[in-house]
Amino acid sequence: MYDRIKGFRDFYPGEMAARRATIDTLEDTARGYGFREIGTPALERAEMWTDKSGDDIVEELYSFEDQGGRHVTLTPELTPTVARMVVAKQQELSKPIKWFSTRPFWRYEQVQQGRQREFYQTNVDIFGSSEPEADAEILAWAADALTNLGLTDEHFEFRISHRDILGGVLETYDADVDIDDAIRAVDKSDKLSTAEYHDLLIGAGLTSEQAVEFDDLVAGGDLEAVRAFADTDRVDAAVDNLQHVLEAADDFGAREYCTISLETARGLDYYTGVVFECFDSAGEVSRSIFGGGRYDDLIESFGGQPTPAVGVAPGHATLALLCQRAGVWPDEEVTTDYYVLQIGDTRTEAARITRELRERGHVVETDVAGRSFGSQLNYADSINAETVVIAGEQDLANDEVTIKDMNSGDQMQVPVEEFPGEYERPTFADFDS
RNA sequence: UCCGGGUUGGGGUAGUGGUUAUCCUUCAGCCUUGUGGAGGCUGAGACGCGGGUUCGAUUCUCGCACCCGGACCCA
Repeated sequence: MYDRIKGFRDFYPGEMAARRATIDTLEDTARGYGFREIGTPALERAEMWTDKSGDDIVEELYSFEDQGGRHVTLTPELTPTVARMVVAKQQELSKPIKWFSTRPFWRYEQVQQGRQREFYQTNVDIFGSSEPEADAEILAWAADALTNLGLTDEHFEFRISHRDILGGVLETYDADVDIDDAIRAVDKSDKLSTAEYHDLLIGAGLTSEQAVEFDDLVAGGDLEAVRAFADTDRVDAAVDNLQHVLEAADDFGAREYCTISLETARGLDYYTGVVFECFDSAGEVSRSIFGGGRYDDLIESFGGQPTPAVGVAPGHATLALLCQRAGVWPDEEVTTDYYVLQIGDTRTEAARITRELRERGHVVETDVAGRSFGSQLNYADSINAETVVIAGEQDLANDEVTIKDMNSGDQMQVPVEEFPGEYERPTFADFDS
């Protein structure tokens, strides 16, 4: 026996059926918005991460030197890859660029609830529009995807903010404030006591009075109060932008899921404007389910022309947790439309029926193991067959087959030429007259 | 990297410093080449790995691995 690699998961057919249904919902929703599916490599040059984040990040990458001496890594996220793709064909791609993809990513980090070393995300991005409608469309897709999964506003909320609001307010203080440190403190404030939070703010350069004042202002979430307090063009523009995004989201049907939450900072890296995180309303999934936002500078930093961008990337592990706790996770079972049961030398006729049912697009199994009647029925039960078609020697001797409804156990004999005959999806009920 | 709790057939469990490790379930076959979700019979299948203590370790002990939760981190 070989062990599974820590942090990597197997998905058996039942679990995979539920995942597949979930992925299909996310992707079908994206297709409805005109997002186009892209495919991307599992390996990229490690420099795509080390150049920006420093060599320390190698500790969290699955990186190695390939046979050609290239320093490569299994991709820990999609964004640099799509940025590379956009830059490579910048001139020929019509704007706005709207792409999605579902794929695994890999990070060498500590495994815990909702976090594996191999994890799956559906990335949805728009490049080439700085308009609030683009931000709002991302929010609308996310809201539609979650509601199409069966979730409601009782289950999730989007906490939305704008990067320039925190930064803009902080820069109005005269003190030598380390804005990155202060934003980091805000991002953590949920998990800290008030005193610890204030200590971090003071550590970032605020005075004790300023820390209290800043905390009150941010926690209040009153955009006009923030605007008045800062009274700078930068904060003015950020507040305007956030309000415009929310107005567009209202028209797009996503506003009801959004809560203004200035504590949402979403890390520090490439976000530049609106940022948001999806949270479990019941608070049972403590970490954020997923997040997204605007990253207008990234494409330029990859050597392209300045190109605004906004996107979101739900991770499937935390999404599954949310769905399970909300009671909307699909059944982890395989389903089967028909099992064609053979007894004796009935393969020819059984195969004919099987093929005709499959041509109609159904899921159909028949015996490939030479098993007994009882064993076949037992198997049909185990694969959740809806209907069993018994092609037995005795039935065929009378030019009949037996149709059995596995739910009720009812069965009856029907002429073999009528099965499947003209029926698109014949079941016991069609003959039970 | 750190903290806490775990690890006995595929799943769930009982138990013990000593001869054949308990029960339920599962799986396979048979009773049954004509009936699954009911029964009977037969079979398969486990003490996570390594070291130490001991005449003897699944049991005690140490280390490691893995699992679950959490901290840090979260591109």
